[in-house]
Amino acid sequence: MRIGELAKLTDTSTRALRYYEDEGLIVPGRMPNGYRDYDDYLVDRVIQIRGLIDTGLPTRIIRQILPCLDKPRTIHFVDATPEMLATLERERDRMTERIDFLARNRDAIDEYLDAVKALA
DNA sequence: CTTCTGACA
DNA sequence: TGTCAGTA
Repeated sequence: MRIGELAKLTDTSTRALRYYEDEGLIVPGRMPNGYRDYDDYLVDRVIQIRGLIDTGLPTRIIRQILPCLDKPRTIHFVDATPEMLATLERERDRMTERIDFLARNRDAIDEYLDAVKALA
């Protein structure tokens, strides 16, 4: 599929899609007319990349750990270097911190909402 | 009409 | 990241 369709399917701008390519996160093919050609499996991959970015992960890290996340059950355990495991653990912990941070703000908003509703 | 690359009053 | 230009 062309970039426009993938953009719609993943709710991503074509600008971002080309950016991900520059960062080495995805590798689309090329059609005879020069247009980028994306395989269907890239829909899920782009969605996952967006999730990782929302998490706050820099594209450099995503590029490094994406192959592991692709198929955790296959031969990737073999080439799992200690450095890789270290970054994965570090990023997992950062995610946990972020989740806690988000949870606090959610609770604060929740309390505010309850207070307002109590008056109304 | 859609996409491409490069660039930023 | 948006967006405009000038093409293919």
